[in-house]
Amino acid sequence: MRLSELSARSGVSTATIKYYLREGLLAPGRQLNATTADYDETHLRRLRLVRALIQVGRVPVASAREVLKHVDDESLGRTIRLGAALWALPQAPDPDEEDPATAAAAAEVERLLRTLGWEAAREIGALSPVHRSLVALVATQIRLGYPCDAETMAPYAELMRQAAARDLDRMETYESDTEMVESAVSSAVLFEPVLRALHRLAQEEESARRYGLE
Amino acid sequence: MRLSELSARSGVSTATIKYYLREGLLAPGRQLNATTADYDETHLRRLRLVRALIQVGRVPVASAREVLKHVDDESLGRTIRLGAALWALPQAPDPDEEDPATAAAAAEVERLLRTLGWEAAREIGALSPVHRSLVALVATQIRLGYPCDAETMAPYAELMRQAAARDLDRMETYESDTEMVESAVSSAVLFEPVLRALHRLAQEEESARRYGLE
DNA sequence: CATGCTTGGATAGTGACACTTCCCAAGGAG
DNA sequence: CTCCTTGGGAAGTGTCACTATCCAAGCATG
Repeated sequence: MRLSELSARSGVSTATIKYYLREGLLAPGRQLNATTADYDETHLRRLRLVRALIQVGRVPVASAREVLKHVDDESLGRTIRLGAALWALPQAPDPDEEDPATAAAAAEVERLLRTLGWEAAREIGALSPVHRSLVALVATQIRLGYPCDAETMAPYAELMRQAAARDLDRMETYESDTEMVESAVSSAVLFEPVLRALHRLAQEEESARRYGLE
Repeated sequence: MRLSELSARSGVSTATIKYYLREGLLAPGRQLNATTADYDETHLRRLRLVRALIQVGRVPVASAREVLKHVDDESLGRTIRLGAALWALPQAPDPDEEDPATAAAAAEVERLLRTLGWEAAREIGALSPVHRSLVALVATQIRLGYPCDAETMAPYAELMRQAAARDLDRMETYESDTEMVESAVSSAVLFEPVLRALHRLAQEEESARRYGLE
């Protein structure tokens, strides 16, 4: 497949594909001669994943490169590889240590994890970018005066644990580690928005049921 | 409170506050004379909401203005006002009608809603930006080759419905419509990331339980 | 009264980012 | 031989959220 055909089949302009090649988001094609390169289905698939990361997930090019590097790193074990790829995804900004709300938020998150019995998450703690961004988000809620304590969050966390269990079940259906890690990344950037859309749709449905349509 | 004090208490530079005033995201203070204006706690609170919208929610300034316009529109009824504010929040891009994956996605979403018995959501249908963006997201998943059919989504949708019911319960604790709409907006831009962080944390927890920590 | 501060208002500039345009030299096709 | 396509790289574009600078008008202090 030539560059132009890759462009036609993906709907991405040749200039943009060349940009992705330059940025290392896409492996170069097999060079046939000085002016021709051959691309295959794996390039098309990767290109679509890159588009999903950048356009749907709004992942900056530099972060996307990091994520894909881990996805392609076959020297890592399954768990590490998965964690590395997901942790490279951009999170909410890190908490402001100065802010007193941050301390309160950290305490609340700790209390939440204890209540839930999430020992592994407590153990990983602030090492995890996810944990840090959760603290930062709770701190923002507190600063704005919205209640965001362990009691409020616990039922939501329990729902998310059920979702996560289902996520991992789905993930286990993949044969190769590469496929699995790729699906986990796409799940994080593509399925999370689906989940959010379902959430908002559910709000509309529930609101319409309670208060009527008009 | 002077501009400088508003800046000090919010941690937002005076230049940025002036920018927000110019962009109409923040109501002008009470003008004491040609060179002095007085701001109060409501300005501080609104400023923090604006920051949350823009920095955490990554809402473009123009959209934030739309959202806040609806939040402040006391002439609207509660339900309309809420819907208007939430629909003004940026969604995933609209579906590409040309794409055959879009048709498949629309059918799948329709099937999902029928399965779940979400009659109101079906009735509103493509009028809702949320519905349209869900179709676009499912289309992207399909195009990438990940299964995203009604059967896959249904259990997640059910979880989200439970979350939505809880959301509305929380919302009903607010007295005034303005407070309620404001909390709904902040819930959409701030609590959704919390939910997402909980989701990823739950994935880490569940993954650690299944496959160990290292 | 002089000095130095803050304020509101306006304009232009900045930096990040995701492209996109332009140009070139090397092939290959007719 | 000529025209078109290809890959590759440098430079430009558009957007966006600020940010820097300037200005004239107060107000506060010595």
